[in-house]
Amino acid sequence: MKYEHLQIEKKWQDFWINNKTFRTPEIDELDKSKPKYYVLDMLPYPSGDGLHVGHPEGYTATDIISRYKRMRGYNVLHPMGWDAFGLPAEQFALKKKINPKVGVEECVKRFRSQLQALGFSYDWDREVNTTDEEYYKWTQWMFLKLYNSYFDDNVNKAKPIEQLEIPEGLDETGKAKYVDSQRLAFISESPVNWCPELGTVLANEEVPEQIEKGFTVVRRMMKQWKLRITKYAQRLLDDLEELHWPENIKKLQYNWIGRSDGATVRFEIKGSDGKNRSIDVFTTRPDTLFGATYMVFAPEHKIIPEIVSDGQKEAVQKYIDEASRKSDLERAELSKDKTGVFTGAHAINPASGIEIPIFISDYVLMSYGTGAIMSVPGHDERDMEFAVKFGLDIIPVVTPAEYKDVAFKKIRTEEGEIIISGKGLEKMLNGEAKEFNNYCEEIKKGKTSFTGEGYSINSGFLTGLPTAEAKEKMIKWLEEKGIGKRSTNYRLRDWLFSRQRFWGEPFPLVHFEDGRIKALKEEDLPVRLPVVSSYTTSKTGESPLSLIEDWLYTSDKDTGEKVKRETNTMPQWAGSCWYYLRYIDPKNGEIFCDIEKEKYWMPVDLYIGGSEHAVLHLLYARFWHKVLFDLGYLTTREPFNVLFNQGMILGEDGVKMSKSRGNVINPDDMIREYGADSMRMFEMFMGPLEATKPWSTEGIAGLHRFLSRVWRLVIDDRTGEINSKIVDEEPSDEQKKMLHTTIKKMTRDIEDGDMKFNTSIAQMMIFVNEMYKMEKVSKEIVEQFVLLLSPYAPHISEELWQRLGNNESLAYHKWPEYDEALTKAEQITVAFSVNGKVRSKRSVDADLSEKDLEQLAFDDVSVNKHIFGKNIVKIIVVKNKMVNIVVK
RNA sequence: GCCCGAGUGGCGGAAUUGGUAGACGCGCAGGACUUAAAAUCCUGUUGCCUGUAAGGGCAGUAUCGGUUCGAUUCCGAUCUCGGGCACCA
Repeated sequence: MKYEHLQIEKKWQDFWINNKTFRTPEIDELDKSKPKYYVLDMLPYPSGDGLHVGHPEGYTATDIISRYKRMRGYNVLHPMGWDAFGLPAEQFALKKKINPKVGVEECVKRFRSQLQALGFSYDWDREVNTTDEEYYKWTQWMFLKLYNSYFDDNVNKAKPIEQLEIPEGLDETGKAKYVDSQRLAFISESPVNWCPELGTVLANEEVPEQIEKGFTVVRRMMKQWKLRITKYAQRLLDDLEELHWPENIKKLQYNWIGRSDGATVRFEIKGSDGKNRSIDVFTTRPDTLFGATYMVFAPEHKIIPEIVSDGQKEAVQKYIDEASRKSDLERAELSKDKTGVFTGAHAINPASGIEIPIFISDYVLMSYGTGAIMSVPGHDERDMEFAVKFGLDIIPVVTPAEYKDVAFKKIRTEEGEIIISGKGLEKMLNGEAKEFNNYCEEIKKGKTSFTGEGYSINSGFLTGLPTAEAKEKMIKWLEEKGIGKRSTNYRLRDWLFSRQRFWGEPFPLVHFEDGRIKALKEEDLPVRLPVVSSYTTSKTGESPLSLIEDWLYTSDKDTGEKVKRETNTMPQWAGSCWYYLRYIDPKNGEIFCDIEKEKYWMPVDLYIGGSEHAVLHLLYARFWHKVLFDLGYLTTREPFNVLFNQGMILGEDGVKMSKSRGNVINPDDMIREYGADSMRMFEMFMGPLEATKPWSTEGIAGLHRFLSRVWRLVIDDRTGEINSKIVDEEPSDEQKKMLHTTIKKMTRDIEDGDMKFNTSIAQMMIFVNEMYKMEKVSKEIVEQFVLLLSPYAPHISEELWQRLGNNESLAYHKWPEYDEALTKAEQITVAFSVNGKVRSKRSVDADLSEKDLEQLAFDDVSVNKHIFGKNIVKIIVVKNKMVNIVVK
């Protein structure tokens, strides 16, 4: 009987499902003496196109690890589920005029059967779907937790809102307002990325993707729900340290959070009305304060109307109007050419005391820092560009270290040591400081700006100090004078959490007619989506839910008042923020996850997925996890201990797979033709898991050939019986050595965590090639090999295991152990080289002494040829490796 | 512009982290089996030069330079490609 992959794979897939082979027992049934291992895949979005070849890559890797860990005696949790809310399902539904639920159900069915056809060892009893009411009930519950919590800056953690201390002297509305301003989930009028074609706002993170798809994104002010992730910026940064994640992903998150250290500085403003005002700015270079020659405010800054002079009113208003129409993208695209308008107002530089003009310009962002900056054109490229365009003063206040000796001088006087710089020094040096003077001239003329660190010049009490010290001294000075302080800023913004879509989790909130908002109680959950056969978009920017009046209006449970439901829905990220917790306790009706179970299984020991989630999903999930931890629902601070990113699989032409290119490979075809085992093996054999690599259909055929060779090694093709060369005898030394070498290589490859399964497969191929050369092969050896193969190609392994006379599934059979002594070769090839060039090789006994090796090298004919008539300078002998003779 | 990552045969990739470059697979070439083909099995396969042959020589891991007895591996500079961020003060 030939290797019939279709038949064999179906047989074992049915077996595993019917016997619930991979069911992970409930916590009380578990053997707690065994270690636990939680292997997680990033849950897929079940798209209409079905699985693509990229999915099985990561899933095969986690499946290999899961199967290996089971054989190693671990309690393994390896679940799968569906992230099914979101745009694609919704748009499909709108086009087909159906409820998205219908489409999703079909996609899930297809995905599930495709995954089962690959023989993945998921515990299907724990399957979750983010769009199930019983699931999103808890997503809503978590939103309520966020809504009903605040962040206590003193202890740096979230607390229930009841514990919030409310400032005295507020009336009821004032109190309510204050509480609302502290919630982790809050509503705010803010500029959003509005996409007219999709009829929704997008998170900053989602913008590039939609623009790539050809949609337009513009800025628009809207009332939006946000989550206060910025409060967690520092903890998200700090805890990154302890995670075993790829360095590049850590770096990506690090940059995304974007911590900047510096100071806030208060500037007094001389408004045209003569009133006293002041404004804070943030700077990372307080040491350059003496060089601040003008200020720039973001066009959206609230103070502008107060300070603008009558003469400039019109021009300023015009500029503000124009800026408000531009999207962030347009603002960035037009960045090459700086624009701006003088407000007519001035501020006082607190260090130099000089009066400086205030401008507005859209290169200053309202959403970062205080929305206003001090401009130091000499030492910031953007400020320089602006200063040149508007003819503003430029003062060099930092010199590169190379001019240190001529930029300032310490002079002893009767009063002690003083430092001089600037004009006086120039004269004193009498032309000696030519290069330094050139540098200053270049800056003053606006030809260049120096943004690096160096030494302060022209800076009063800072002059002569290196940048780091100057920063410190300035901060101290500001704090003493009470006009500034040390401060930190993050690039991370609060998470825009609402979408004007139908297909998402409804917010558990209602609005009263007077504008009050009320959060529902836990027992009111879930707030179900309306059951409609189809629906349309509103075109106004509101969610389609706003048109479904039966659903929209309801009455308040307590007062019976007529209320309107919140019509926004949550973004797709919401459901995937906590799914890994639901797997642990998927049927629990009391709580999203029992804390005892969480304590046992968390954190995730291995998490594999694509790097496209490096900053979004992985940051959001960490944030939610920390909130739940703070509120006492979890025992772990971080969810994912080890993370690994699989690389992308490109088309056979080496380019990203896409329908338009026609280079998409359908996994179904591959499984039919070559089998799931071949598919799994090939995807692991292509190269290291993290590498981006092109698909090769000839390659998968090669792996099918290998599995056929394995099959024929054990089974006689014609009779279907065990091959006559498999004998029930003690294995030969040669066979033992091959087997133990293979066990060693494969065990190490898995244990080291590098996910380089390609070399393990190569080792299996070497093993099989060797066995083919032998006339007889011990059955014991073959059985051990089948166990080694089983995590990679489980179907053929189970089949061969059974045919070799084993009644039980090998899924929980002990992983083979290796004997180090048996992996050692008796004969080793050593190289003899002269001056580093290999001249000869020779097989010698292993562990031969260095002296003997040296002697053998000198006996060698080729070596002699190359050292003849030369002086021997040095001899290097490396045991079991080589001898190098250095001659002159 | 800034931050990551990577450059090794015709192709995917190995190389115990400073010690025999090219494991394993694909492709290709040759042979065996076959009436023939497929399948299968075996052999060869970095390039150039040289030899009838066994063999021998030279070059070679993006480029240039350095450290070293010895460098794909370490250091410096450059180039190319991929990914991320992008007026964040």
